[in-house]
Amino acid sequence: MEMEPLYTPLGVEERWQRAWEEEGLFHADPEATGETYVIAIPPPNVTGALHMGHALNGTLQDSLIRWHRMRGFNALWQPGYDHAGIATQAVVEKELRREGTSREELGRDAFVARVWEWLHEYGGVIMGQFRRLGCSLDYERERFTMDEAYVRAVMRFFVHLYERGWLYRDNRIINWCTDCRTSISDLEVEHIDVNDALTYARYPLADGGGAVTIATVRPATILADVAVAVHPDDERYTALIGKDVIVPVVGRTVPVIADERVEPDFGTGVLKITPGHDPLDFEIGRDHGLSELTVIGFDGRMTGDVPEGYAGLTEDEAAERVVAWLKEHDQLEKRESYRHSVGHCERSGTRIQPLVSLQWWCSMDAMAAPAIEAIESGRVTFHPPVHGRVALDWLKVIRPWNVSRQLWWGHQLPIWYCPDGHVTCAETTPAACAECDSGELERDPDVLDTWFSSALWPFATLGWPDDTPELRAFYPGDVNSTAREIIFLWVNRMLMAGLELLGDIPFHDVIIHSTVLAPDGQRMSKSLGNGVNPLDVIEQHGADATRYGLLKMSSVQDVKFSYGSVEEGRRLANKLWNVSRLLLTQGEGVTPELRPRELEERWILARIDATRAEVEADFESYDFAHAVDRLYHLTFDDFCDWFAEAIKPRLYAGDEAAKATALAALERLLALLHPVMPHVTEEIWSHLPARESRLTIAPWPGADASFAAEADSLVRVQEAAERFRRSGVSTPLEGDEKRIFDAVVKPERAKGDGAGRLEDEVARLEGEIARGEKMLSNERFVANARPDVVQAERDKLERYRRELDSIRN
RNA sequence: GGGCGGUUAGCUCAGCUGGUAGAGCACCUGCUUUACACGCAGGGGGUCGGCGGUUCGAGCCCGUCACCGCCCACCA
Repeated sequence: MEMEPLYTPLGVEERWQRAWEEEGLFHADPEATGETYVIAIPPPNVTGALHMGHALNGTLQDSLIRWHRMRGFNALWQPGYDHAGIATQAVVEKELRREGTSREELGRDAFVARVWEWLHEYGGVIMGQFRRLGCSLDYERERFTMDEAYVRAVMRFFVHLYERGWLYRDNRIINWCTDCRTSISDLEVEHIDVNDALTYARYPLADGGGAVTIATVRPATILADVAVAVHPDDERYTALIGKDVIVPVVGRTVPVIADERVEPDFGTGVLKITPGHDPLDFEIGRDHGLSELTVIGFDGRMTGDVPEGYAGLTEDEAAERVVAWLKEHDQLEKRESYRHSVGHCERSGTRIQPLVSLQWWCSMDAMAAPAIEAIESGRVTFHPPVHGRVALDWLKVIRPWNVSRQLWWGHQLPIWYCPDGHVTCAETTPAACAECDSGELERDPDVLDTWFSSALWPFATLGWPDDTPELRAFYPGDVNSTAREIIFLWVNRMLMAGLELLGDIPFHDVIIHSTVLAPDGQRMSKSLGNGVNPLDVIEQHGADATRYGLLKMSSVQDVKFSYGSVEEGRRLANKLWNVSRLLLTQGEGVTPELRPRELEERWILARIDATRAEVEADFESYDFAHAVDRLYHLTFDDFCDWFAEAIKPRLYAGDEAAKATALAALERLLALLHPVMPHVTEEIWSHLPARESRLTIAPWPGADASFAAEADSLVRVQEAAERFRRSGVSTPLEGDEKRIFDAVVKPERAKGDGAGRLEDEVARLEGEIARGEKMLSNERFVANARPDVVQAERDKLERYRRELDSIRN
């Protein structure tokens, strides 16, 4: 046998990854028999590389897929990529900048061609990294959200929504990122605490009767003020309502209005109203019919109708100038430091510039209703459930979705305008305006939010809107496993899109996996340099160990990345490897076959079956950490330390039945471990005699209750061994029990010094007895505790007394 | 500002419907002639974040406080 004592995953793993794929074992055939089991992978960013979150989620999904495949399901794990509009465009633009040019210089068509070029060269590496992790994705079915067929699906979705009347164009305030040069949705805005200055400025009353003081953190926007507002019940200011004030710097006369959204307790209780540059002001402005002045442009610089010297300044420069003006005119009451939460673009980190802009919006209420029903009825279940409640809360107060982005990379809106301003929405380029028949059509330059196309992922990958065998066979799917931060962005929208377009939920279970933090407990980040690259971990410890470790540390909450867990997985792989060496070497030429004759054989088969049932329950409830923990202890404690030790004498004596049974038991153990550690188990499997087929497609061990009664049959021997090792006291054993005891317990391995051991044991038992007696002499305990609990105490006390007697005699 | 989660051995974490606190690592002790020293056996180590309550009995239930983290949010 060419198996080395130290298992080295490197090489072995890559070999099996290639073999499985070449043999087509991951390919799901829509015509195949068997119940389907479908997971669509959260499509990674096409420019991205494997990070720890991908690795955890990949492992978790692969374990489920492999488990179901072994159980005979027609299992499809759908791979593919997301075009990730902003991120991808940013990467290529950065490259252009390095070359001293820009996308504007290139022009739209050339730029898009350039992005494709870039992707062909550098993009799409992550599926190869998922292969390295051992993921059994159906790689032949790789899809990309920019595939021609997928684009058709996106166009169909848009036209569908347009025809429903849910898509509309409106000039509203949006989150503008001056760095990405596009609007972004509320969900892509991250609120971060920043230190600002709160500026108190006096606005003189137009009638000369004094002034009101407002507080603002953005003095530059004073130039766009169109009103000043107070709370209608704020008695300090009721007399002012309806009067006019004069806006500093620009000298504009604006009214004092009353609105309940003004917070009397903040600042002075007077709010300046700038509908063009603040979301709340925008709402108030619309309700009061105020004009929406703009003084900050899409580049973040002062623009439009501003006083001499302001045009072209940054907002901060303009703010300084405004404050200087206030000071000079004695209208600056004070400035104080102020810490508050401000929206930032989560991608670029730039402070969001709220701007009024003409954008496409999608009204979501009608689509949200069925999704709400699906979650409330339990047809869709979140794991852990808390995320379902959060998802529900969001759906119930859903707001219109700004779907247009001012980018070039993505799905261009299927919207055309004619010179008369008519709008035509069509899946393909129309010949003429739908309303006036004009042939001079101009397409809307904007592209769709990336998440607009992601919403279709579970069925556009299967060929929708065409009626394909894949769509018929594999929709609806079963599970979606996702990071917490994209529940709203992605999961909820898939639910809504699936229900709207196909009338059914895309999956019935949503797993929200842990966030993997750096070992120091902070988020992994490039700037902190505390990231752990899963590929490095795989190179060092193997994919199986990495998978085991990730599942072991997975939890319902955030987890710190733990090398210890990976190490544990590595030791498990090595242990399995070595016990297999023993059995394969001893069992050379023997066909694996269950011929259990002895106690320990019936016992290990019972233990394997019991663990099978527990692991199944763990997988069913997506409790991966407990599943791998059970497998670890089954392998180390039960299989290696007890079973293998117990049968050794019989193996060495050439007992054929023992060898055949041990190999058959090993087969079952390998099968149970395979979903978690596919490589080492497949490798060992291939060494089994006359092995033609792959473990990957071998059947999952069926329930086998034939030895269930034996599950506890070794307990007496184990207790005797523990007692002997601890105290040196032998328990009288006979027959099988004595044989196993002698095989497993080596007297020379017992603890040293006999007298000391006995004294310790006596003290321990006396302590236990004292505790038991005290408890049982408590009348209230005996009267109130559950009878079985009281009885258990009595039994234990009895046992301790017997053991103490046997030592003393 | 609202909501959610966490705080258990030196480290990373389990602890089910309340019934004598567990695992892995690390540490200590003892064990190599034929699976594995990446091993086997044993051991030390915890007032379960603080305080109060319910209960015969609380890591677990209730209240409160303190940190840590996450999500949501239009107090300028």
